[in-house]
Amino acid sequence: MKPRASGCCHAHDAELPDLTEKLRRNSRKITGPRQAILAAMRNHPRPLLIKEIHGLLGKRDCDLVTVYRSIDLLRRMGMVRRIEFGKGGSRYELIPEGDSEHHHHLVCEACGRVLQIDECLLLDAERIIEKASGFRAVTHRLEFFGLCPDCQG
Amino acid sequence: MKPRASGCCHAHDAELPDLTEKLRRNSRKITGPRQAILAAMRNHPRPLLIKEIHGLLGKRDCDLVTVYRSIDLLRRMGMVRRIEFGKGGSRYELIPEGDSEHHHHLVCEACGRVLQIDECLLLDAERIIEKASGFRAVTHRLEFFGLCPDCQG
DNA sequence: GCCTCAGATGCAAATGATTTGCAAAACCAG
DNA sequence: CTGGTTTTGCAAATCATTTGCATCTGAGGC
Ligand SMILES: [Mn+2]
Ligand SMILES: [Mn+2]
Ligand SMILES: [Zn+2]
Ligand SMILES: [Zn+2]
Repeated sequence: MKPRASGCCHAHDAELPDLTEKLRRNSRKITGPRQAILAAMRNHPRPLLIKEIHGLLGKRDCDLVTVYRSIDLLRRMGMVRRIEFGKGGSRYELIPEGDSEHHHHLVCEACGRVLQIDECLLLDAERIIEKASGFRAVTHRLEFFGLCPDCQG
Repeated sequence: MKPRASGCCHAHDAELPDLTEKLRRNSRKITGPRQAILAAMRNHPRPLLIKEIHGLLGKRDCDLVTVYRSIDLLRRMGMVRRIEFGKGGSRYELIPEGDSEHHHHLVCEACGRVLQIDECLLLDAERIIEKASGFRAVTHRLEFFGLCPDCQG
């Protein structure tokens, strides 16, 4: 379990979701806003607020509502995942192509810095909970919070 | 790790937070709405939405805004904790008197049923993450989601 | 019991995040 | 190119939560 700067490992383009192909396959259109949003998320690999994504776009690239709609489409197509830090709206991050793993985050409650925690200890827990409760398709949502070195004291 | 119906164990009154005393100690007033809210939460021991709490009160017991303000006071006084299921607003549940443990929940994504999971496997994880990241005062937020027996198939 | 006033409440309105309606604009298959 | 479908922008609606303010009330003190 080694936390690391969120998204510090720049995935190759090949590992990133192929917008064009996926859109075509669903008879959706390849548009400027969608490309710009994906590009912005590639360049800022950490969970971003809709407002932040919009801010990263050349202000006049597209409307805030279009960011909402595009992110939702990307999410339904499995290219983006939604993350909740519990304050100030949902956040979204890219899902690397062919990524079957998930990860968690360690968020500084003072400055908002985010580290990524790759190892998940809860897959066993999910199976155990399924057996004990009779639930199926059990998943989990887990985030860690604390004070980063710069924000202590 | 044995999930169980959320709040199925009715704590004795003695184990529940003592509103009167705690309010007095902070020079806050013992009012009808506050007593009614606490009573409603006692009778429905699971994470409730503000709207649900308000609904449980005799409609004209108090204003929705008062529920917000009262719950926030109770939370700041350590009698109530906030829980996020990620949809439709924050939820709140009573903290039994002298309770130093926390627990997690298993939520049915179809019907909303909630089981409580008493064991937490992440306290060690917090310590390990602190050592590995340099963060301090690390806490976590964890919920499980799935389909309860009645909602499968 | 009555006074007094900090603390509480109701109601209206403000905020902030997200969604929806709709007409105009952009894609792209043919 | 053209036509028809998908997208987008803009305004307005929704939802959850907060804030402002005038009015009300619980509870200590007389
Ligand atoms: Mn991440
Ligand atoms: Mn609970
Ligand atoms: Zn996990
Ligand atoms: Zn825990």
